[in-house]
Amino acid sequence: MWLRVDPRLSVPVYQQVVDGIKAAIASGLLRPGDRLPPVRELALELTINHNTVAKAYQELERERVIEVIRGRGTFVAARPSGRPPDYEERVKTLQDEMRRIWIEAYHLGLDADTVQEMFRAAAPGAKDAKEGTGDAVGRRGEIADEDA
Amino acid sequence: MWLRVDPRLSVPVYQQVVDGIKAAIASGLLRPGDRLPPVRELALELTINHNTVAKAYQELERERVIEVIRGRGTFVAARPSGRPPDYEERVKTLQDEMRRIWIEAYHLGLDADTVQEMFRAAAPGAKDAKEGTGDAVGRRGEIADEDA
DNA sequence: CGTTTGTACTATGCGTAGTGGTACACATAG
DNA sequence: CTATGTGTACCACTACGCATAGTACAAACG
Repeated sequence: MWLRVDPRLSVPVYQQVVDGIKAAIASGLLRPGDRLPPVRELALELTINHNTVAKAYQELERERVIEVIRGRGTFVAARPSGRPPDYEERVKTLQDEMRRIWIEAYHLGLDADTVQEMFRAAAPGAKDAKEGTGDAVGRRGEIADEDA
Repeated sequence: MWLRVDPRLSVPVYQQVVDGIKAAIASGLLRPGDRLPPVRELALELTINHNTVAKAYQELERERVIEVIRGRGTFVAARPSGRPPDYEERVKTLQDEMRRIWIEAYHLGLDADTVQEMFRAAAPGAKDAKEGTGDAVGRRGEIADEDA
């Protein structure tokens, strides 16, 4: 299974589901149009409550990451479709988290270049190549899968 | 005041205090040996409970960021003194957060180069110059002028 | 001694996360 | 039409963390 959750972690289980699915999409494991497991089925596999899965799906739908069709199922949405809701806010949050990382790195005594390198290495592409011209984050390789 | 907290935010107040003080140190606003306000005094200024401030101070002491002397006060510790406790764990957490940022950036439709640039801009040094050889994060020379 | 400081403790309120169970609304297939 | 599969909406309940409030204790210092 491409998803695992751990109730002992401090991050909420439903958030782990959200993050996991987003990661699977960003890495190309899930592609636009792919169908996600039904809430009850996924709940069974993860040994959590179906309400928890539902909460995750609702958050993902709110972020336009998936599309939900009542009675049919949930599907991976067709790409970062335009500007998701709260775009500005989320970018700001991203910047805040970046600053927080730098501060944390400082208190760990990490070298600035090391931090930069760590960040590059954390990218979904996960390669040392530079090549970085203009294509979207993740899935550098077979990026030509716009809609499905 | 170099510290503000907002109880409406989802991040806990005591954590905001921790982060704020760490930021103040990383930016050079607070320097090793500087004395922090007494718990009750800071609690008054921030309009929070003294227990909350105490919790923040305890966390900061656990991370070797400050030093506490009963009856005297709390002081900024003398630099990232060697390896703080949970060093390995915290580095791993840092890497997790970096991956999370990349994933979030992907779903916001951000360009990889843009993300890299955002990250560089979020550094405590906050300049566009490169110069970044080998010195620790933040406080390169004199340049620390970030708010907190 | 008394003051200043951090710490410890108890009690209380509050919000969120998670579970468990049930019921409803919609889509599709027979 | 019914039956099934799907997401959704409730409800009740538990557990935990955050924060407050008040009080008391412990260590340092003059």
